Amino acid sequence: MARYTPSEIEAKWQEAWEKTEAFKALRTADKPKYYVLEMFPYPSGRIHIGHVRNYTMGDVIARYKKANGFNVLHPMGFDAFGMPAENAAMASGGHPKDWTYDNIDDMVAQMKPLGFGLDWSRMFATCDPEYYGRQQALFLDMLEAGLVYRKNAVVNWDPVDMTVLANEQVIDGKGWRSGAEVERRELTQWFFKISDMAEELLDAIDTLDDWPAKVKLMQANWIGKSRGLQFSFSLIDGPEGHDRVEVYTTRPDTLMGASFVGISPDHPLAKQLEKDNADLAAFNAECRKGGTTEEALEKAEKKGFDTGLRVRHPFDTAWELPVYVANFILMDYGTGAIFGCPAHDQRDLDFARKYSLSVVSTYVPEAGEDSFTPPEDGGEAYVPPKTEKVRYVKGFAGDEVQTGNEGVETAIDFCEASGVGQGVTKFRLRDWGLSRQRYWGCPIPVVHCDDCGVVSEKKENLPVELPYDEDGKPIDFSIPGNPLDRHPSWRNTTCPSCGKPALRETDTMDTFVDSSWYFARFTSPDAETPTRMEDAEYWMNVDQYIGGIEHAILHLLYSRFFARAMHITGHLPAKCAEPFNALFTQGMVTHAIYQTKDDKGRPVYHLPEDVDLETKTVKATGESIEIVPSAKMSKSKKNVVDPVNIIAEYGADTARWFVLSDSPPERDVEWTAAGAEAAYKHLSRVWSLSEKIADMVPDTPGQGDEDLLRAMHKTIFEVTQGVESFGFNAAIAKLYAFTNTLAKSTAGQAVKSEAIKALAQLMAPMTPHLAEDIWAMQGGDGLIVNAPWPVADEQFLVEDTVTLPIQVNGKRRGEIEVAKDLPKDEVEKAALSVDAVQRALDGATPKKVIVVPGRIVNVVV
RNA sequence: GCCCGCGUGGUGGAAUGGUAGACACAGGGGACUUAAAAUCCCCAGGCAGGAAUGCCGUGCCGGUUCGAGUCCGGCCGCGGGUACCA
Repeated sequence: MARYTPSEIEAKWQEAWEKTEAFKALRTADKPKYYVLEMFPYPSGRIHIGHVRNYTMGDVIARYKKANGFNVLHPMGFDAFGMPAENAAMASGGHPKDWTYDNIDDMVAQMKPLGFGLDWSRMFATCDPEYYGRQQALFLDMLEAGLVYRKNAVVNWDPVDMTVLANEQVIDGKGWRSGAEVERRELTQWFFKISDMAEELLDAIDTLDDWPAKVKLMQANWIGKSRGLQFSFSLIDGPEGHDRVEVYTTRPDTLMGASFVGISPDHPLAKQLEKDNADLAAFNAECRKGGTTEEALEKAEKKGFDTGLRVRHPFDTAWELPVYVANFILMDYGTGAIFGCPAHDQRDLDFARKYSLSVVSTYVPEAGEDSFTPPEDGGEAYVPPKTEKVRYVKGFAGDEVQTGNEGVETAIDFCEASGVGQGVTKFRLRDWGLSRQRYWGCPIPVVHCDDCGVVSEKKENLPVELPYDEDGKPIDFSIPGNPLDRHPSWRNTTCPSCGKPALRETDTMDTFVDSSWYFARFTSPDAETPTRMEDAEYWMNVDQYIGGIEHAILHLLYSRFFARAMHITGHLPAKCAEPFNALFTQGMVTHAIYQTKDDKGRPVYHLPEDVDLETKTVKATGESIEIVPSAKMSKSKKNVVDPVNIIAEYGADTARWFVLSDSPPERDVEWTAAGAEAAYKHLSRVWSLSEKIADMVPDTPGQGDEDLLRAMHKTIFEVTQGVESFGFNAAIAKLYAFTNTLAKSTAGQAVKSEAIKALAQLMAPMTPHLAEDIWAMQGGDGLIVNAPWPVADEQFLVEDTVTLPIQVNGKRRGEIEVAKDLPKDEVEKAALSVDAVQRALDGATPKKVIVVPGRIVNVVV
């Protein structure tokens, strides 16, 4: 008997697909199009089992849509700029470019054997000059359209290495290499005006019907529209040029509970005051230490400095409040100044208690709750949801009892009417800083000229290419900082406007720029311009986008912005404003960690192949291991599973089948070697089953043809539904069940052959090589990859009888089988006559009998 | 800190507000075999019981409902994001 040998059949069918160009994306008038895209990978050098899962899901959709008569675009590329390439060059010499392209070659070589239905002819990497040159053209068009500008912004500055650090390079406020305390420093940087589109990006979220609700919610919260009051406190004896402090508040209804004014250490007033106040200067300098992340700022201990200045309350000129500089107030949000109301904000309360400031409640729970302790008396800050009704004890506008939202609105109206301030709508979303002081990124194509200022490079001079060498010598990456800064032959150029000597911009672009339009470039990867309209018109939008939840906010929001910007600059049609029609976010692949402890109690990690799971010991030393289940795969914890080994041992179809089975795609999946083994066994079984059926004498009669057909059509229906709804794991469970049914069936040869062909077709998107082999064995027409998707025959789906569970007071006590359309009162009678139900009733008379047709009967006593 | 998720047997997980544990893995029992591997069949949430069956059970506490894994409120734990990781 022959055996299932993936190594042979997988190579064979991949060759057949390649020969027939089965996955080449073609524009033809006779078919609708379908664009399926997985978030492209960073070329780390090794594919990861998580990639296999991501691309397999996309491939299932792509092959399924092809079978349903679509022209499918399913491309692949690489998000190839970024820090790891420079880090590698720093750590072990070499050049980021060589490192990156070598990694891409390696990853393609690892991906090809998986048999993904990709149009490889469209592949590109974002570090290809053909790609980033067009990105530079796009940048210049955006600059011209007023979507780009320069302003100062803070970066993490390492004072020892004299370089800018990424947030992940700041560990506990210190530089990762130098260990020096990081400072926040201001630089002039390039920005995209994404905040101009805040309202539009927020409103359009409602049109994204096929996006996960959680992603839409996260984006809406990130954009953060708020309604508040902007007004000023007049400053008593302020320094020259400062007679008031402008504040923004989303809680003007708490104005009568104000106890202090806080300003950011970067506020103009704070900067003015520190000139004559060494203590304040020291305090501000201390505040400017540490990283720039929101997390670091929020978690830092809340500290303040009393400036000694005082302001007048806008409603009562006799009421004075102290002005503090506080480290938790951001210059970037609002006006960089706030008033603190300790009674209704825990952070302000902590601050007030620390500096002995007054605490005054402006509202209390509507109905006096016994358990309520006002913050004045040592309780927590009272912060109910804004939708909840509260009783204003120090209100000044609107009803005494109203919701927080009503309180805010009436307070704004009152303040506007009395000339105290204006109602203002603000967004949390900040403009997108794209400048990076690094080498391995897309150069920003502008020139700095002493006479002409900042001048765009001419489009015919694009791409502004990254220099590979420096005066004939390899660029030295061992020195911290941006090599472009110290590269005279590259940096010195002539002004495109006046022709005089000038300097190139040495900042490169954030890699999020690269990934914000690659999906559009895939529609015409060889175009001279960023996109070609007729291709974009045909292939856009992406019908199904698949990627990790970690990109829920930034990548997706930036792409939405770019799609709009590309329309404004004439690179995309208007219909592409929202470029991703449907989004699916898949979970991570996790794996157990095997660890021991060293003599100091620190964990030591071991590779899965180095441990014996039977005895739970390290093979080499015999030490017993501790097993930490389900941890995110990470190289440092040595729990990364390399799919290459799995493919070598079991074949691509097994790897594909396993990553789809068991776990719902949106959830994290635990990789276990036993699971892969089981998947392989099952595929072998299906293959053998096909061989047995192929060996049957044609037209051999049997019993149960109708039952098998019934099961087959039901499976076609359920699997189709599963694939449509990303229920791959559920679809696979149905395929298991149908395989069991088919294996046990005594039906005739003709029906069995029909059934195994249907099974192969249903499995084809998941295990395409095995499916082709079975199809060929059963004499199927052509390649299965070109066969139309099977359709379930309705007449086999209807059932005549139905099993109804019977509950008594919500507890299941028995069941009855009845005709599907039996009237309710008959069902009720049948249900009550069941022995177990009578026993459970124990003589009691039912008060009510609830009959849910086709579902359940509940007898209420 | 803030925003968003997730939590079901020994394990992965299934379940339009309607029989909790489908389908698998690991495990136990059996068949085949000189034997093993492979394959096939059966059992299997926990507790009690020979069984029939009963009670308990979807992280914890409470609520809505005839009925809650599912909806609502409050906790606990884990994960993602937090604007220079990609």
